[in-house]
Parts: sequence; structure tokens; C-alpha cells
Amino acid sequence: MSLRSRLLRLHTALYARYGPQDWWPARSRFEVAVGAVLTQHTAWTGVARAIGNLRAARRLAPGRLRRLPLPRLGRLIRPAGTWRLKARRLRALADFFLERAGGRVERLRGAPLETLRSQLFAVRGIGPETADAILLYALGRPVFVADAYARRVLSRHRIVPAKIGYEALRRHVETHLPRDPALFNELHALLVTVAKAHCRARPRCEGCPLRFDLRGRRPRE
DNA sequence: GACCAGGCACATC
DNA sequence: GATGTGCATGGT
Repeated sequence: MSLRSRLLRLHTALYARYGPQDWWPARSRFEVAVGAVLTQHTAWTGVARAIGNLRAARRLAPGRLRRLPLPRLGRLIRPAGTWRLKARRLRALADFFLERAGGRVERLRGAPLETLRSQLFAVRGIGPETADAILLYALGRPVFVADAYARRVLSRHRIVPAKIGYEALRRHVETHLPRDPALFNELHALLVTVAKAHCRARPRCEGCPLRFDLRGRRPRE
């Protein structure tokens, strides 16, 4: 079976089991980008509280966030952890949107993808995963977020090699699937969901929900 | 009390 | 190029 078929089959199986994931939960593109930074090495529960604090303080816009003194910004995002670090990163992100788009994130929707990606990388605190999450979930670009969850599920099902790197996995998926933002969005969200719901609880893959849907046998480590 | 969560930057070898 | 470490809170 071709890689494309296997990826599509995986997506179908996951969707049938878990349904639409409705990622990313946010009220604006900027809020998505803020969430992408806040969720670095952090569980989502704390991120949601931090975003709630920012919303209550009416700071979920690049200009308004940028004008916050770092200590005050830090206090607002404290529930998301590593708050000194993330306060600086959020400020850099706000600067990026202010300088590149006059503070209006949607203006970047038409910018050349590779240019935008390298510009995001240049922002301190924005690495490949955060950049791709912003590109996909905030800007609707056809980019696959090749995070650790995706790698774990895809490698255990032997769709990709176990030691594949971030960029290789991203391109792998992007070149073998239709370049459809909605597909990449749902697939990544579903991979995270199945990894959290099953892989984490059962590191040895017992009773994997995908076992009959992919190759008819239990995936290996 | 240990471990981990929707990473990244930096140092070191 | 690979590996280690700091960042730091909150849930399990």
C-alpha cells in the first residue's frame, strides 16, 4: 500500500473513532499564535488559564500585549509555566506581527509560505513546531505539524522510520498527502488525541485502537 | 515526591 | 551532529 493510502487510511480510522477535533480552540488568529508559544513544554490546562487571564485583561492583541511590562505579562501567563521565558517570547511574537503586519495577523495569509516560515524561525523562542502550529492553525497554511505525538504514532505503525527528524517527517507527510490545510489540521489533532488517549497510557501498544485499521496487526515499538 | 506536558536556546563534546 | 540542561507550573 502506498504511503499516501496508508496516511489517508490512518486519518479515516482516527476520524471514525475520535470524530472532529475542532482545533485550534481560540477566538482569533493572534490567540492561536499566543497559545502556540504558551503550550511549549506545557499541558493545555495551564495554557487555557493563562489565555483566560490575558483575555480578562483585554491583552489578546499584538499592540495591547506589546505594551504590557514584562513582569505584568509574566504574572498573567504564570499558570502556563516558564513564565519569564514565555513573557519574552510573547513580546517577540507581538513585535513580529506588529512589524510584519501592522498588528493584523490576517494580513500574512497571502505571504509566501517559505519566506514566512523562515521569518518566524528568526523570532526568538519560535522553533519549527511552534512556527508550523502558527502557520497551520492561525494562518490556515498547508503545513504539517510533525511533533513528538505524530512521530510516535506514525513510527509505531511503521509508516515512517522511528528516528525520523522533525523536518523529514513534516516533508514526508506534506509530499504524500494533498496539500490541504483542513486535512493537516485534523490529522495532527487526531494524532495528538490518540497518542494522549492511548499511547501514553499503554506504552506497549496493548489494544491499540488502530490495530485493525492499518496493517491488521499490532504495531511494534 | 517523581514524573510529565501540544519546545526552545544554548553549551558542550 | 548528538546530547544535556534550564526554564517552572500544575495535574496525576
